[in-house]
Amino acid sequence: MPELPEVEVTRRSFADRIAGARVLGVQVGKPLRWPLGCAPEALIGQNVGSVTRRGKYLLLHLDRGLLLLHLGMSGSLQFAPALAPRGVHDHFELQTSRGTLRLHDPRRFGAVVHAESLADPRALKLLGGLGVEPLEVGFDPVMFHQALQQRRASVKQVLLAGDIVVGVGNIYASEALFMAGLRPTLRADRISRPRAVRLHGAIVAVLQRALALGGSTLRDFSSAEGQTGYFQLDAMVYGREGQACRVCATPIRAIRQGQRSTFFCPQCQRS
DNA sequence: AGATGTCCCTGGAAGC
DNA sequence: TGCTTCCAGGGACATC
Repeated sequence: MPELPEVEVTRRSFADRIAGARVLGVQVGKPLRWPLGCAPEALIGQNVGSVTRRGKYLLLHLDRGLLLLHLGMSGSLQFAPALAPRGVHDHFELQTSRGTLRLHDPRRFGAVVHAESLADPRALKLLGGLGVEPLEVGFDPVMFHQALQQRRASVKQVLLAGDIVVGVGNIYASEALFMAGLRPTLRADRISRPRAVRLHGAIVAVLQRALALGGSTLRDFSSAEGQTGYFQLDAMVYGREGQACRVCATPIRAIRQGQRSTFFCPQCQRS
């Protein structure tokens, strides 16, 4: 499922190619998570500028306003001069002078939302509560520790909440906690500063590594060019219940936290 | 206000 | 074989 690395890989795969394109047509399939928020025809004739990312949202900057794209858990984007005819799971399509951008999303947890600007209430609702970007300088170890001190929920759930740091989804939360040697059930406010610093480093390292490898293909991820990622070859704990820990050979355990599966090594993650 | 539970959706796997 | 049930998960929202 697309987490920050996958979304960033997707962005990089088409941002330069779509920049400067003019919107020629819009096709809409079944409803996605939220309504588009404008008439599809209102987008026609506008030019696409830059494509940026905030957390797991892609921001397509247009002449007037922007499109917020979210891939949900099963979404992927394609961008090519010519695409095959739309399939049953292709729910949004932006036809431009440089090619067609298409959202393929079988489970329809994804979204395409139009906002007039970043100050638009619709944009603020989606982006306003997001935490800092983990791969930017604003993600500071000491501030991270201070933020964790304010929270009594388990560290895994605090990471997933995304209001301290964005982009860490279910896969990379388990992986980062393994790398940091921390038990996922540990209360966030009980994490010492050295451990918080370690977790900070682990989050950055896990995300950067996944990004360098082209994202995860644990489900059905591929970039807008159709390239698949390789992170799955690398997972230390995610999806490995009962298998031997790659470090100490102890069987990996699976638990549920907040309706989500969590994987950890009971030996390597003792604190 | 922070923590927790619910819901949205479909395809694939598991169970009977 | 063919049905039903369960599960995956991001994140807004409701509830405590």
